Amino acid sequence: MISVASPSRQRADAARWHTASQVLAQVHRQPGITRALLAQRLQLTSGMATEITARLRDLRLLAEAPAPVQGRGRPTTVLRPHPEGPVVLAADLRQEDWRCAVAAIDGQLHDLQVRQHGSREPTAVLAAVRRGVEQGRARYGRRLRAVSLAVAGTVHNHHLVQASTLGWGPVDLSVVTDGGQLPFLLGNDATLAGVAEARTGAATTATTALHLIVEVGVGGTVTVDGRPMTGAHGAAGEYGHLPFGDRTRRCPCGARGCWDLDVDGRALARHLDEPPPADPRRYTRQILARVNDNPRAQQAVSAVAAALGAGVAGLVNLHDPDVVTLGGIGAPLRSAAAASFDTAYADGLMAFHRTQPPPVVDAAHGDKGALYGAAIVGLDHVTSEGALAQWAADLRQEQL
Amino acid sequence: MISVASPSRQRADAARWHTASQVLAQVHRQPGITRALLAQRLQLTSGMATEITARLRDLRLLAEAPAPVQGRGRPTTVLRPHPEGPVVLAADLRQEDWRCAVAAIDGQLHDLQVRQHGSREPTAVLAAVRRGVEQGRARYGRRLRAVSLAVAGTVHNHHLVQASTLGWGPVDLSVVTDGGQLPFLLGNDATLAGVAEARTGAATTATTALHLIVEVGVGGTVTVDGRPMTGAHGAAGEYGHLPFGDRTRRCPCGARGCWDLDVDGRALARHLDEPPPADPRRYTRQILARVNDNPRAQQAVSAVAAALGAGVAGLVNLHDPDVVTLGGIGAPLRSAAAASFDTAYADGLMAFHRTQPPPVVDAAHGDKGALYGAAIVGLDHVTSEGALAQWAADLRQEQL
DNA sequence: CTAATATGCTCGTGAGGCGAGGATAAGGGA
DNA sequence: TCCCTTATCCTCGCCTCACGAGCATATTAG
Repeated sequence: MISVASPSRQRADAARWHTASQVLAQVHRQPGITRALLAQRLQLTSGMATEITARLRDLRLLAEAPAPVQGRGRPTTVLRPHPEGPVVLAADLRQEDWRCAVAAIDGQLHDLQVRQHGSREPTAVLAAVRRGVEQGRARYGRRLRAVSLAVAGTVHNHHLVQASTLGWGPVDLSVVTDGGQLPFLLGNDATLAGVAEARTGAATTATTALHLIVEVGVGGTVTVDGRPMTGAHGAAGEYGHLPFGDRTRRCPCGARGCWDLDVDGRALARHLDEPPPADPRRYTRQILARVNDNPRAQQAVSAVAAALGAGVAGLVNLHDPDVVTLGGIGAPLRSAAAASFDTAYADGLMAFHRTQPPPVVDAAHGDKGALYGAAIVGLDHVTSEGALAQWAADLRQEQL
Repeated sequence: MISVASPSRQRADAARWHTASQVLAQVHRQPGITRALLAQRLQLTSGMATEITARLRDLRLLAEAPAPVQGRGRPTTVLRPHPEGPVVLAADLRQEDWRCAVAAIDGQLHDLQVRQHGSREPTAVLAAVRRGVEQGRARYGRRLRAVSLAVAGTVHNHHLVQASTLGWGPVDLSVVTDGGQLPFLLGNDATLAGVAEARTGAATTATTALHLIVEVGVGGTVTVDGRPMTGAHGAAGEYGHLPFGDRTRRCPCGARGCWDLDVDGRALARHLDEPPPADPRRYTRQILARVNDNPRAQQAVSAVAAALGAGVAGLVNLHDPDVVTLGGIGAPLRSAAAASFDTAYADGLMAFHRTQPPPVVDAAHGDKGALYGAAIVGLDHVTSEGALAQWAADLRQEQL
């Protein structure tokens, strides 16, 4: 008999999974959290904690292990992912390589693989990623509940519309999911790196955080309570295409005066009267390496750091974040010309921000930020109320 | 005996008021909604609808009236604010006047008053507003549950830090609440106008909306599902202080190259080689009035409209909104030089946005947007779960 | 006047959270 | 070694509240 999804039934289901979802979110936020601490956090009575953990254990979502003793009193247990529990596959499609990993509900990455592109053709790259997904599916079977992909390009309505560093135009990336059975989540790499910083990185204490990442151009995101502002079609965060720069310069994106053109390797080359570099990132690192014994390089780096600082200040005026995290070559760029950056930053702030300007700190996740972020978003999906209900239903069916 | 707020009790209370809060939010969103439609929307069974409306009637939160018949079937009722229900006082502190009104939970404004400033001194203005609050308190007594104030200045940590159009520095505005008994909500006027557009204005269908208002400078906000991005300290939305302009110009805010300086009356005066106007808004309207028979005015307006369009394009790149709403003199400014605006807008968009650029529409609420927004925010507070519990407790005490 | 339609109301049922009380597992001190 | 203290876990009866079936009610269409 088919059970019709009546209004009331839906509500009851939602209520049933709500606490479970919250518990798993806590386990994700703080891997190795004890059951007692969890009960405090969520204001559960000990009876409820017993009931919920038992339920989640039966559902193969959590496992318990004795916690290391830390004083008097009955020892508690630590909550860990169940060895047969759900996992997500996270992948990050970058210019120079791609990487994938599997994450259980505590957010730890396993089976991390970094692979060079054989060819940069979309079909070849996507076939390789798809093989990675198929490997994950072979190894984890039904435990694999979602594929979450970070991509170094602009995402619009769940499609990649442009990845200039890869030289790609519009591409349907969902082909990596092996027949479309698995939920597929797609995000911009800078956005996802910002999520990772906000949730497990350098901005965990912030409610509103701004993450900016300089690679070829500038990307980033604002997160509020760990959730990114993705805009109407998921394309928000194109900070590099704010017209902070010279309006006479046209950007490859089609617009004019983009900030992008002032803060990456292309800008450095312009200041040094050199032709635009083929690989702006490597070029930037080369210039940064010789800053100390080359005054012209120092000057160029200072100019770029100042452009970065001034833009960051404008964005602080705009978003009023608790903290700004800098990723990619943004961090070394700032370090190499800290005074220029700081001056431009302070000078661009509205007066009332200057007494306590938001700190600008280096990102904590390095070049794995997007991968961590993809895992986080994937796990958010898997631990959502609806997906938990689905997991439970699948488990029941499997056990018949 | 004092009842200790145990974890369990808190959870039960929260659950009890959750549905009530949702119902009131629907009544607010769509005044005059019928009980039957509401039950559909919230997926309530008719039994639950009966129970909830009865409860809210007893709590003096809702009243029911026969609905106009619209076909077969038993007629339903429309849900209206209870004649003895809670209200909020909304006020808007502007450069040239201040206004206040009272709103019941359907969001309709009553007792709207517009008053000129006698003096612009903070103490005088705030005393006048405070008298308005006292009048509201005298008239509505305990029904008055919150005061929500919009102010044409920068708000930081619930304080006004600067209101350059009023010539004010840091001022504690909470003195208007008559002893601090009433909850006091403070917001930037452009932010609140954006909330009003998103909830009841020209952006009701959008999930992500960008509202920009040009008066003296540019303010605005991004709203997601009707909630504004306020930042860590409530100071977000200072769009005018993004460095879209000439870096050699210093802005009164302390920063350089602010967009502000390119899109208001000061910019028009600069283009016309006239001194900065004392009242940039009136000046702008004067210029706009003579656009048709004055080529130089037309040229200046075109330049300013282009600066506006280019900036809007950058912000669309950044935020990826469904729609952009223009308030203040932004709307007539665009109309007066539509071609310039459109060209600059299209030219500043990233290529993939150009196939379906977000529409730029005039704001629906005119110069009452901030007042409506303040009312909305106040009502959101009053219909929050905690405030409803408080209202019920007060009512019980009153009836003893 | 009757059938059709749409909505409101009553009430028995049941799931699940609540909390008190007791059980359990450690450390600390005499 | 024993017992007390501390901290946590578990059991179980209670009770609230949403659910939904069934019926009542109020209107229109024909």
